Amino acid sequence: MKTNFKRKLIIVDDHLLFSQSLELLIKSFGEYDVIERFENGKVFIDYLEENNPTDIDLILLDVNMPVLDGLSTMKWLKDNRPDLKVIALSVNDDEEIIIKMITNGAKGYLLKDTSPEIFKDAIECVVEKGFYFTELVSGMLINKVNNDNKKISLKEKEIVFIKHACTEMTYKEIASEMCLSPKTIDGYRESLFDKLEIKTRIGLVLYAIKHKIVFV
Amino acid sequence: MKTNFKRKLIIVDDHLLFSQSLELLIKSFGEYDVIERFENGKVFIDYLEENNPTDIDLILLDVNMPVLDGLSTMKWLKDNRPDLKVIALSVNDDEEIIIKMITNGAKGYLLKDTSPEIFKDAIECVVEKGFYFTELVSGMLINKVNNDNKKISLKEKEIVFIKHACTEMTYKEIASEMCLSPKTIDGYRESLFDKLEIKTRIGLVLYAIKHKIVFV
DNA sequence: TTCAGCAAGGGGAAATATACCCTTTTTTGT
DNA sequence: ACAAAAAAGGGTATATTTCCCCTTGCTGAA
Repeated sequence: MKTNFKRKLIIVDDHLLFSQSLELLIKSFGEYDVIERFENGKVFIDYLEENNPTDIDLILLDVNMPVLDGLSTMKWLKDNRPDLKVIALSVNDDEEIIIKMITNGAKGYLLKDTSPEIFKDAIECVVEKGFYFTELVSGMLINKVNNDNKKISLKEKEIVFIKHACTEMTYKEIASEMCLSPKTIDGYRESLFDKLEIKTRIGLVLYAIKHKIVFV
Repeated sequence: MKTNFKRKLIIVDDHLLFSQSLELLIKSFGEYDVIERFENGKVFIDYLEENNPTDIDLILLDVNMPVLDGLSTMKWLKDNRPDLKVIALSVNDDEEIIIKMITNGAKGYLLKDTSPEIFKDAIECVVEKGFYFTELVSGMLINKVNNDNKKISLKEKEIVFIKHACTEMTYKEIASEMCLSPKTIDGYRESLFDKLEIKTRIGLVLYAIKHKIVFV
């Protein structure tokens, strides 16, 4: 007669092999039930909107998913269901994305190479105390607040220009493509070189790829 | 009294959460036992060399791992234990790596978003019939043999030059870095532009990143 | 053995493209 | 109405791209 007191979990992950396996692992802990699984943020949000469930104890949210990814899902949750507790799961330790998930309300961020023991701790901790941050994550948070003053923000036109700069077009061609004078383009270029502390178009391309402005 | 006839599997994957969960899933199929789990190719090979096991029915090998990755492990197996059957598991469908895993002896290649049902089929199929290829993989094999004639091969010097070209150095600087005349560098550049069908240094950078000659 | 052929390394020169600096006009927000 | 951006222009110095030619050394076939 103890089954009614199990915590209710939801898994959102496109790797079916993983999510279905993880369900078994979580159930083996004995204290949790996986009540639903979804393969991307879209179908998960659809479910939330249709059913408006109020008895969910924890969401395990994958970061890299097709259709609607973890970050977009997290942003939606922040606006629409801030009551739901989320632990983000991911294979990558990219600082940018970790910070964004946390600032959008994730209560924890675990890498998929975490041991099951720590995983169990994290689930318990978030359900009971409300959050769980590994050293990796807290380190990044500290690093972030220290460097936050020198943040770089790019305007929409600049982004468009950068994308074109990552092709074999000349600046002249880019100018006509964007319906601007080559001199304006030159202005964009110069201000970006300045902002991003680079000296050549090659540097711009490398920056764009590193910061996922363009994809290769 | 049926436990002795279960097939013996080994999982090699650095994502502990995944491998431990997957073990539960596989056991739930009823016909298989996961006799060992390893978190990278190195410790797996160490185990093989020490124990020389002969009763392994199947290896589930992750492609992206630290220390020694799936491809290197596969190459070792091809040379040292070609009797072992391997299904490669990965999140990415990069043609290059799939082809290499297959040509190095993997009997199957599954993406981690495969459904557990197909996964079960694949395991059975490889254990019984010796191989299992999804449409994705066979499509790539066909595509490969068709395009194999127009393969591009780069010389060592060219690779070095490309790596330098993916920095903010000028060609002159690259020349002095490589202890060659700027004119020789210019020759490399021109022949590469020709071979790779590109027209600018930007194109070279994009090519290099796409083909993993440099990393960002 | 000799010689054609080819690849690697280097050269001249001209046409474009990039990068930098500084000024002027146009638009915009308040 | 006015200051701040955004857009555009002038001028100049390098860097890059393109084309065509030269040497040297090696290799394979006659």
